[in-house]
Amino acid sequence: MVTNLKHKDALLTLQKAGISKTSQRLAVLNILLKATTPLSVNTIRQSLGTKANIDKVTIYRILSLFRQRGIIREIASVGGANYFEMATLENPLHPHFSCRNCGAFTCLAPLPFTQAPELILSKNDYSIDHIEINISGLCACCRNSTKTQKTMI
Amino acid sequence: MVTNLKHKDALLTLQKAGISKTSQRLAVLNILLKATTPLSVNTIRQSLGTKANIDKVTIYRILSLFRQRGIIREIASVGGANYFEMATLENPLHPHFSCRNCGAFTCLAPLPFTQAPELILSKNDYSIDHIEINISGLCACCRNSTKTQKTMI
DNA sequence: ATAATTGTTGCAACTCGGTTGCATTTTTGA
DNA sequence: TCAAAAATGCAACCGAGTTGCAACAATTAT
Ligand SMILES: [Mn+2]
Ligand SMILES: [Mn+2]
Ligand SMILES: [Zn+2]
Ligand SMILES: [Zn+2]
Repeated sequence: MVTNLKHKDALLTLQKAGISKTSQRLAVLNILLKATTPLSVNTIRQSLGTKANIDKVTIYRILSLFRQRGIIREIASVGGANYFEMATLENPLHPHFSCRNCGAFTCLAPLPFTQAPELILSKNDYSIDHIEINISGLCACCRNSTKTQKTMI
Repeated sequence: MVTNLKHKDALLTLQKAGISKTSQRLAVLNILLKATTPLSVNTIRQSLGTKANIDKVTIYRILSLFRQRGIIREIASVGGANYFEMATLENPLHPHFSCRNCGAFTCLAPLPFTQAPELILSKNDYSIDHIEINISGLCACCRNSTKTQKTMI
């Protein structure tokens, strides 16, 4: 869903977030920028290929940093692996569809909640067996103890 | 959110699903029946305690069977562990809140989509940093190949 | 009643996603 | 250019979940 993005966007993203630019971070960011679906770490590693042989620990650390700075979103899956996608203004928060059979993740159009029922019913090319709505953040009892980490919806 | 449930409900649930009753399945089911939040496998194991020492593999197999038969729902989390809750008529599909700090899962009230924005804004005892809406099922290409497994929303 | 079959459990070993500690390399900034 | 700080790579580790197989329990056939 992220379109019309050029190579220079990766550098801009990093320096706007106040993150030092390294070849590894730029490589990972470029893959996320041109992706049209959320990516797992394994997919990112495969996309990097042998040309840029980045250690998996480095990838996890980069993704963790990007998520903390609000550059990317992290999406959970019942399969255990997490998925990542850009969290830009052009790519606002939206539902996802994951196939029970092949595990493929696809992005659904962002929509106001009031339009949700119609969208779900109109998606007759999917067979829906589970709708998951998870809201995460800080609960009341934890809110007072931790005063760090800004909200990044 | 499951209330007014007695010991006999576990047996009824099993025989209604056409599943043979064993002491292990009844023990796991009773824990899920009296739970007020989604439970992880570890929490279930701790609840079972030493009185009914069930192997973790057995618990996973029981939960997998229950999910296939539509007895329980499975909820993904970014932490890696999955959570389980009853999927009864009295406990319809609903959003969940998971705390970024302590990881606690709580059930939110089931609601039509049109009421979602108000609910989220009214929940000022939580600090929301992520709303996740995941729809899972079969994609178009997989729908034709696999004709098994009924829908269990 | 007994034997054969089927289904369920337990144990061990394993896979896979992700993390931690530490030494080495790279980036930054004076 | 050079030192301090940050980032990477490697190895070893951890936790969630799975697989294979033997032991056990419950059904069914003889
Ligand atoms: Mn998406
Ligand atoms: Mn719930
Ligand atoms: Zn598919
Ligand atoms: Zn909390």
